[in-house]
Amino acid sequence: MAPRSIDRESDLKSEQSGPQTPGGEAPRYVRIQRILQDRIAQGRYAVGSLMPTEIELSEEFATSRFTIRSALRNLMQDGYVERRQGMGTRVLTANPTTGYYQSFESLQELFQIAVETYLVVLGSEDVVLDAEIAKRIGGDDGPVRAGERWILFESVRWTAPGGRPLSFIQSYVPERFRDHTSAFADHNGPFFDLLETRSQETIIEAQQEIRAMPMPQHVARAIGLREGALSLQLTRRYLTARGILIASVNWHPADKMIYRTRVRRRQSRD
Amino acid sequence: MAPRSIDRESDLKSEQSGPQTPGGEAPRYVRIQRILQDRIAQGRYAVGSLMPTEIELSEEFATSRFTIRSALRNLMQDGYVERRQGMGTRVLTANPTTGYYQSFESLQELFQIAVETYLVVLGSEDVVLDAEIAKRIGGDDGPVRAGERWILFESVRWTAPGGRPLSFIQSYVPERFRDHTSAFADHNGPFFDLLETRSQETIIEAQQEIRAMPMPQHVARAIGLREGALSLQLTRRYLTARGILIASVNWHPADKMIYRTRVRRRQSRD
DNA sequence: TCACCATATTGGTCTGGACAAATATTGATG
DNA sequence: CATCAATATTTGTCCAGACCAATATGGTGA
Repeated sequence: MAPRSIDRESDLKSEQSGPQTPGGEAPRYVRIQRILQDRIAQGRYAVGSLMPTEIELSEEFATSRFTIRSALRNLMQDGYVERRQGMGTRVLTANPTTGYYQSFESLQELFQIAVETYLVVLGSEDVVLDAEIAKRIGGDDGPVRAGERWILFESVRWTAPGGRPLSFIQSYVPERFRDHTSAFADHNGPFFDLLETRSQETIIEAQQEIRAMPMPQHVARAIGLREGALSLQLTRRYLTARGILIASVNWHPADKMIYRTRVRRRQSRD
Repeated sequence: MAPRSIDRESDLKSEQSGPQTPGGEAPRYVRIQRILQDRIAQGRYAVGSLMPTEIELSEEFATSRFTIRSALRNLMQDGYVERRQGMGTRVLTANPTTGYYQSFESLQELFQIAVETYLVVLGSEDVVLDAEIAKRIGGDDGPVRAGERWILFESVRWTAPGGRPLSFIQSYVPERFRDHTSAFADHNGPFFDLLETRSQETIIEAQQEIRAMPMPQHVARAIGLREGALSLQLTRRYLTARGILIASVNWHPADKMIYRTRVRRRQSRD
């Protein structure tokens, strides 16, 4: 059996008193958890080594195995240690990555696609990709090659029927989804949503690129702006296990669009 | 006390056998957890209502309170229920958010701040915020008011000493951190990092806004472009428990900057 | 030497019980 | 009717003990 850090000194005042005297502060398993955490931080329990066993710890802290297990369970959930039956409790790291995260219920939420808007499909055509468009659709190292045939939809999103134009959208769909595109004309929500449902392929990843650029002529004309007007361009790719489900390029008038992100530190539970 | 869903039917084969017969499959608390999960999904335990108490469940499943608690703890960790001492176990949702997520080790990673670049501080001055700047710094409903005094740093980030300019940066720092700003001039990394370390305040949230806009004259001049050149403007706010740690506004030449995001679907644990 | 098996170790599951602490309910009181 | 105190309810913490399942170890035999 692998060597094990042995430690018998007691950091916890023994508190001769009855079973659950809280000592005025945190419960016992929390205090023990903190002590163990400190020992890991100070290197007393080296990263990669095995910690004392539950029995040893319960003897050291003069407590039950139950209480030690509660402390160790929290350490495990916080990413400090790994526990394996028959093997023991191994120290993984002294600085568990808390990090930051951003999470969403849906991709609509992520991409801040307003639901209360109206989509008008201008038309669609088959296109053969040139090198630039292929790169735009597939990303820098994507699987999309120049010369492939894709279906291009162009549409405009409005605040309301007869309201203000919000954005111009080009959507590129692989040929294998041709049968599913008939529903695009009547659809108001984002196409990726419709396509994910109808194709039965689950989106596992989404990518987005944001650029500032002047609006090309035919884009500007479609939403009633002059050529070269300032725009925020959002390129999005939706990937399934089988490849790209759909890619879109959105132009927003610069003065009407702000893209917002908010991330929080992952809670570290103590 | 609030009404409580009562349920006495047993879904678990009673397995007369000894204490820990695993029955060939998952441990008992896992099977009970799944049953409870199903009941929530089927609406038998309505969202918003209280589940049966631990005692009731332990009677129904003919098991100990310990086992029920293990099952309920998992349900809580998965976001199905909320538990409060003295109140009970309340059903939160039947569809805990699987959703999408994006996570980072550090905020540098999130904001794609290149490490291999060089920062030159042009200067700093005390400023009294006007309404527009206050809103820019604090956000739409932020705690920052016009008339407050902040410290403004202006700097330029370069590819290399004597290389190409990458971006122009304005950093707004609250007056209470004045003592820590002396180190800004010699610092090459992002200021929020330095400030977080020195001020001992932990960043709990970061916000970012992306706009496309023409470059103001003095910004353009600082990085050698003509006034009105297209730029991608990134406004970032770093928040601690005590308020805003630092806010910055970054201007990037439009043709040199693409902001990329990638998110993955969250793995669903079961 | 290598493969295999018995054995010890160690965390995983579970019982049954006890008291503490937080919350809700009820009843008394003004 | 409103307020406060007493009481009941419910989850939180903790104990002592038991057996199970997974892993590591050491010895045995081919």
